[in-house]
Amino acid sequence: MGVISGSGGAPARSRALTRERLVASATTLFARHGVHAVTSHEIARSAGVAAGTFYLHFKDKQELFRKIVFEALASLKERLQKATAGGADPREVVRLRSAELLSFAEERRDLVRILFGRKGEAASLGADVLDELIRWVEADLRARAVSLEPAVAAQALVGMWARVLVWWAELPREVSRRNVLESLIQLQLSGVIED
Amino acid sequence: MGVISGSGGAPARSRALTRERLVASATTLFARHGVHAVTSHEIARSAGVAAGTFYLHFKDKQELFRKIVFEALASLKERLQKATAGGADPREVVRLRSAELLSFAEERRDLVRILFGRKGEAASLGADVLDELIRWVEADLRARAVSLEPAVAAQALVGMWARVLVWWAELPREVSRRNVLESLIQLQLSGVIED
Amino acid sequence: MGVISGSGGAPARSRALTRERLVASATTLFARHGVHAVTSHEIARSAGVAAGTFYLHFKDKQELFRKIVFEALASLKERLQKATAGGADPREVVRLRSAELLSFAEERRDLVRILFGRKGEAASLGADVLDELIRWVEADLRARAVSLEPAVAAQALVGMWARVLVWWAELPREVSRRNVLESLIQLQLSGVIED
Amino acid sequence: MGVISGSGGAPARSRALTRERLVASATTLFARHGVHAVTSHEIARSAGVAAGTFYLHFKDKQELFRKIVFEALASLKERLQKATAGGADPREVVRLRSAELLSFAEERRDLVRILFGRKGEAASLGADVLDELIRWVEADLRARAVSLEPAVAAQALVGMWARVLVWWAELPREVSRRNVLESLIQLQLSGVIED
DNA sequence: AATGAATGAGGGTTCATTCAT
DNA sequence: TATGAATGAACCCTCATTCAT
Repeated sequence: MGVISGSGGAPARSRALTRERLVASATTLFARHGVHAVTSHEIARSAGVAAGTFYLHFKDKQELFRKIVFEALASLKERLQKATAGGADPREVVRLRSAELLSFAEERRDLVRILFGRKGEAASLGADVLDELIRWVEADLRARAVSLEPAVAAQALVGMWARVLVWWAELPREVSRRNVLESLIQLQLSGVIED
Repeated sequence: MGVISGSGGAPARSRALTRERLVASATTLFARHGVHAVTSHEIARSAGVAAGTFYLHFKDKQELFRKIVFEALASLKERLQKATAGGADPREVVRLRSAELLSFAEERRDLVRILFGRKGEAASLGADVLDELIRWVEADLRARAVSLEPAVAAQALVGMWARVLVWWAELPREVSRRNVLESLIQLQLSGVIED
Repeated sequence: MGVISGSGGAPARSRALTRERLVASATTLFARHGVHAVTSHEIARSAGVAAGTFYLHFKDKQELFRKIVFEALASLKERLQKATAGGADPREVVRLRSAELLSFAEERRDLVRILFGRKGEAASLGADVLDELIRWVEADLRARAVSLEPAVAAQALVGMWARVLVWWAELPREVSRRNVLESLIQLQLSGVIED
Repeated sequence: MGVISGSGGAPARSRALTRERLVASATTLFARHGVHAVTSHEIARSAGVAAGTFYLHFKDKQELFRKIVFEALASLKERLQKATAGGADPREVVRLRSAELLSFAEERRDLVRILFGRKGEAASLGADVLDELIRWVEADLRARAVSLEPAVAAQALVGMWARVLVWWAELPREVSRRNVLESLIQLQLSGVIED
C-alpha cells in the first residue's frame, strides 16, 4: 500500500523524477538525523515510493549518501570559485569567499549540516570527504605562497569554516549577518594573509 | 572465596578495576572504529569480561561513550587552564595553549579522535558536545574583550583546533612539530588577538 | 515497421522468436547456476528483452523451468527409443541406449545438468520429475520380465545414468569415451563384481 | 514472545541442548522442504527459541546445512565400514553394505532425503558433497581391482544407491524389504540383464 | 507485443539489552 | 559481582510479479 501517493500508481512518474524525490527526501532526512538514524524505508516513504524502489535507483544507502555529499562538495567549490572569478586581490578573495560561504549556509542548510554538521557523518565515508576540500584549499594557499605551512593552514581554515557555517545554519540567531561576516573575514585576513 | 576480604575494600577495588578496563577498551575501540561500529560485546570481550558485565557498569553504550567524551573534554580543558595558569599576556596564552593542544594530540590520540575525529561521532550525543568547549572559549574571549564577535570566534577557534589536532594525531607526518606549532599560533595571533 | 507483414505471420514469428530466446537463455542460465540462483530479470536481459516481457510468455519462472525440464525429458526418451527402434536383443538394447545416453550428455550438457545435475533442482518441481523417466524404464523392465524387482531396478538404473551423465558432461575428462561406454554397459549387463 | 516454550525462559536450557534442538528441527525441516524453502526463523521457532538464537549457534543457514550434510555423510560411511569390518569376500561385502544402506534409509529417512533426496540440495554446497562419498567408493573399487573403470563405476554405484534409498525411505511400500534387498544386491553383483 | 518503473512481502542477519544462574 | 545464553525488534536488501504506457 502506497503510504503517501494515494492510489494513482507510480509508473506515471518518470524515473528521473522518482530519483530526484529520493535524493531530496534523503538530503532532508540525513541533515536532520544523520545517516545512521535514517532507514532506507523512511527515505522511500518520505519520497512517496515503495521500499524496494529505493534500490532501483541506488545500490544502497551508502551510495546515495556518498552522492549527496560529493555533489554538495562540488557545488560548494564551484560557488567559491565563481564568487572570486575575476578578483586577484587576496583580501578581496577572502571577503568574497566568506560572503559566499555564509550564503551557502543560508541557502543550503541541509547540505551544510550533512557536510560539516552535528552528526559529522560525512566523514564516515571511506576516507574523510572533507579531505577533498582541504586539498583544494591547500593548493590554493600554496599558490599564494603564504608564510604559513599550507598543510596546517588548510586544515585550520576548513575547520573554521565548518563550525561557523553549521553554527550559522542553525537559526534563530542573535548575531547579525554583518557581524558574522566581518568576524569571519577578519579571522582569515589577519591570520592567513601576508602583510 | 571471599575468605580474606580484609577491610571490605577488595571487592570494590575489583569492581573498579573491571570498570576501568571497560573504559580503556571502549576508548581504544571508539577511537579506532567509531561508536556505531563497536558493539557492547566487543568492548566486553576486549576488556576480558562477559557481555552482561558491561551493563553492570553502564546503563548502555551511549552512557559509556558520553562519559568518555566528557572526561576527555574535562581533561583537555584542565590541561589548557593549567598550561596558562600564571600568564596573562594574550600572545603568551595563545602560545602556551597551542603547545598544550599539540601535546594533547600526541599523548591522547584516541581521545582526540573521539572528540574531534573522522567519525565525528562525539556530536552524536544528544546535543553537540563540543558546545561545552565552545562556550568555554567564548567566555574566555569575552573576558578578553577582543574586537571580534566572540560567538563567531569561538566556533572558529574550536573548529580550527579540531581539524588541526585530528590531522596532527594521525602519523606519520612530513611537517615538523615546530612548523605546525608556529603556524597554529600565527593563525590565532594575527586573527584573534588585537593589534 | 510492420510495413511488409506478408501473410500476417510475421508478428507471430516475432513472438515465437522472443519466446525461443527466453527459453534458450533460461536453459543456459539454469544449467549454469540452478533455478534459485537465476532471476527472471537475468533471463530477460540475457535474452535481450525487457523484464516484463518474460511474463508475456510464461506464467512464472517455475512454469518456464518445468517446460524446459519436460521437453528435455521428452527429448531424452525419444532419443532412447529411436536408438533402439528395431533391435530386440536385450544386450544390444543396453549397448545402444548407453551410447545414446553418452551422446546426449555430450550434445546437451545444459539439459543433462538441469535434469540430473549438481543443483539437482529438477526435483524441486512439485513432484519428482524423474519419476516420469523412472516409470518409463520400469514399464520397459516389466515388459522384458527381468528377474529383478522392476520398481527397484528402475530407480537404480536412472540413478546410475544420472550420475554418470552429469559426471561425463563435465569436461575435461581423463577417461576415454570408449572406456566410459564399456563400463556403463558392463555395469548394466553384469553388475560391479567380477565372477 | 516465545512461541513454543511457553514462558519458562530458555536460559535454563544448556547451550548444547539448544544447539541440538536447532539441529534436529533443521534436519526435519530440510528433509521435508529443502534448504531454500526453510527460513532461519522457522528453524528457530520449531526449536522453541527466538530467531536470533539461531545465529548464536551457527554463522548462517548454510553453515548449519553443511554441518548436517557432512555429519550425515560421515555417519553413513562409518556404518558402511563397520558393517563390513571383518569380511573380505566381495560378494559378502556387497550383501552387507546393501543391507546396511537399507537400514540407514529406514532409520534416518530425514538424512537420506537431505543427502540424496528430492530437493537434491545437498549438492548446492560449494562443490558436490556426494563427491566425497564417490571418491571413497572409487578408492574402494580401485583397491578391489575390478575390471570396470573405477571412476565410472563409483559414479554409477552412488547414483544407484541414492535413488533406491530415497525411494525406499518414502513409505508406504508395496515391495517387501527382502525383495528390495535382493534386487539391490543382484544389481551390483551381476547387472540388470539376465544371462 | 513490448517496455521498464514500481511494488511490497519477506528473508537473512545483527546487536543492544535482559535475566536466571 | 559476574556470567553468557537468550531475546526480539529492526534493518537492509532481493526479486517475483504487475501494470500504465
